[in-house]
Amino acid sequence: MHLVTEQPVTASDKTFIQLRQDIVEGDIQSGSKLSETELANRYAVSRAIVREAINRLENCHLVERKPNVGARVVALSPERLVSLYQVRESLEGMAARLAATNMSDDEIDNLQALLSTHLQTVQSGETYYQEAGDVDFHYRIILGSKNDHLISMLIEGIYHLIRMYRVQLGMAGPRVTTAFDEHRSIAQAIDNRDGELAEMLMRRHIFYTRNNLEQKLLEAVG
Amino acid sequence: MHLVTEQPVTASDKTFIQLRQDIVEGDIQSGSKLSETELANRYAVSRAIVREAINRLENCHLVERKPNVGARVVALSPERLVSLYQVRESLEGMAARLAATNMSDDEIDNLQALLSTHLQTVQSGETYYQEAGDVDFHYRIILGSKNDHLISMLIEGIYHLIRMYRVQLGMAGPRVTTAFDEHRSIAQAIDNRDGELAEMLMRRHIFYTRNNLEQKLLEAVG
DNA sequence: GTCGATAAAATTGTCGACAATATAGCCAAA
DNA sequence: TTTGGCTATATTGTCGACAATTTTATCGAC
Repeated sequence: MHLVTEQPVTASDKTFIQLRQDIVEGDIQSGSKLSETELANRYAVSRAIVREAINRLENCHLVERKPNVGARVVALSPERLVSLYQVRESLEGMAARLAATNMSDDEIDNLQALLSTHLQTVQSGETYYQEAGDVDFHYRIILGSKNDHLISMLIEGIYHLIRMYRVQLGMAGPRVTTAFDEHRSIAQAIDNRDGELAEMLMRRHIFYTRNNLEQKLLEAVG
Repeated sequence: MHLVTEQPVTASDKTFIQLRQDIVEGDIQSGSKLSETELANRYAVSRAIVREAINRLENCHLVERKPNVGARVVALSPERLVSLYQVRESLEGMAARLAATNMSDDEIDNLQALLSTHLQTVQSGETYYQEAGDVDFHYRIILGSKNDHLISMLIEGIYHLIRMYRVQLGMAGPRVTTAFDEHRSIAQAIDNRDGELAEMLMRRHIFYTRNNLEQKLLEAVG
């Protein structure tokens, strides 16, 4: 049981995924310019491939493009973080509410099982949970909403930008344990088919996360 | 005072906008296949331009593309309408709430003025209001939220798909007058800086609209 | 007549070259 | 020294041709 793997079939797919990873993980610095020729050399593909990849990244809000000028990796800023997390709070809150209705019993069992393994990981002090585990939890609830547009907007739309903030600001410290408890409450509300509560808990959870990230960002930037 | 005009600078922009319009207005039938070569001839541009336009349309959820197979215009269905409007209700509800806080006094005055002209148009029995007028009203509130991500997701993301349902199903009948009253209530709540009420009224307004469209869609399809 | 394999046609994916635009550097005039 | 415009350079936008893949058509076996 793991993250959904998007299967790259075309060269453009592979480049898109690679480039996205390099941006999210900070190998390509936030705010830097994306030269089509340079990237074409770097990934050993034609410029057309790179162009298409960049276009797709624009929809994920990971790069910004100006006609006849070029594309830049987005800059992380407190203002953008807030506006992003406002949207996230609304959409994932909705996802949690819908998931409480639309997830199958099996899916909920699997969600609970996932949390059990997370508990062990947290207790063992591993770092796994910080990124992949959290993403996986949210991922499943989003998919559990069974709302295609919602799923698309979150996963293809803003999820990797959210990851970018998390990865580049780091998610360590006491927040990890707290977040795990919040996850468990949310899962329990879904298990009880209590959509309203699930939404409220999810919104609150995301709000806390935002405050945590915002603080780190302010420390980092000044 | 009218809709924000996106300024097309490149040939790709123009083709994108033209193709989008042809899809939204039904000149290219919903569900039909988009042949790159055919469209290249039709719009007198190269295939590369058409490809880029189609890629952009995919992000608006107006076409679906399969690797090595091609792109099709999305099919309108009651299920998709519901999932789309669920998202819309959440996002535009949020927009209304934020707009109540973030719109300037001048912007609110302009919004009220817009409604006055709409009133005249409705009373005179013109059809103007059905499409452009309504879009313009929502448009301004979305922009009034001042949340860049929200604005982008709504306007570049799903707005033209919403328009597609409205245009192709038609928005006539008694709903027009009712909707106008709902618009006025929303504007008043924003004027009073009452974000919670604005959100609630907006959500309800969109919910009504959805029911109206769903009914028409069921009549049309069977 | 149906089914499966094979070959032909059509469509999408990819590439390198050229055109158009923006950027950087240079020179001259104030 | 600074400013303005011009030239040279670099980067993006666009195109047509070729490669890879899918779809359609053809044919033979059962």
